[in-house]
Amino acid sequence: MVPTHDPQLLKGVLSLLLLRLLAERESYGYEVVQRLRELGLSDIGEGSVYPALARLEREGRLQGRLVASRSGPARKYYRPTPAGSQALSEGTESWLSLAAVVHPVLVRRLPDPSTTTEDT
Amino acid sequence: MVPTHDPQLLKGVLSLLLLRLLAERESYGYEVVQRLRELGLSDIGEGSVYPALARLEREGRLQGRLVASRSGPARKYYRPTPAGSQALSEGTESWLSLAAVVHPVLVRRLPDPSTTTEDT
DNA sequence: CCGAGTACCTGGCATAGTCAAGTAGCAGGC
DNA sequence: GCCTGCTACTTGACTATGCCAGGTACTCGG
Repeated sequence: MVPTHDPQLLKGVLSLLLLRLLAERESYGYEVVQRLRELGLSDIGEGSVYPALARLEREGRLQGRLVASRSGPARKYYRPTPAGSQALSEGTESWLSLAAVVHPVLVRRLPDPSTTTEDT
Repeated sequence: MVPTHDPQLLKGVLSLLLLRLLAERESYGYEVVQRLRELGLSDIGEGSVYPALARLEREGRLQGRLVASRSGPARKYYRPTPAGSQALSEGTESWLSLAAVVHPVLVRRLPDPSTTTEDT
């Protein structure tokens, strides 16, 4: 399987997923990458996640804290701030309403031009 | 209703919608904007659509032709090329599989921290 | 000491939607 | 004839964000 993954489609959705996953359970970046992969986003990379986490923290939507680890460098655990929770619910609404528009359009049957436009 | 529209969420989806709408029925840019608005994408602007159409044509996914109009300047009607149809079905698949990951995550119930993590 | 796994960060790049402004054809009112 | 407004398309500059490549650094086993 090579194809199916248009980077553009992830735009905006990634931060939403991060907020969501971290609302469900506090995690650190490296682990978040693994959780995303388990969800099916197999080709997500650290280079996408770390910057996104940093940005969300910078914007005050996530709060991070360092925790020493015995199996490597310190981990930076994140959880949403109140602003983050609000961003999550607003973003979720945005996504759902967009999907509610897009989905039906994409799945409705295409009129077959060869059978329907004989009169054009 | 003011808020709900994160521009980033549209990334990639817009071209998909364009390909789809034009596969259903040949249109020109101005009309496509109206069709998108009718679908519910009320704050889509011409400045988003025209460049997207131009890009799709440049990439060989749309073919355009000029048609004179009696109510203004010539209209440029677009329809998908074979490459465009293929892009449409691949893109649709991408979108559906992304949505299949994102949707369940976003709608599953959030564990309420105040009732579940009293021991933290 | 070295390699591998864990863990994080950064700079530079490419993509694509948005805004604002401009160009132009056409119709109706005055 | 001119002005206004709608139709219709184009473009440049800006911005947001995901991605790639590379770098740092800690721990452990050999």
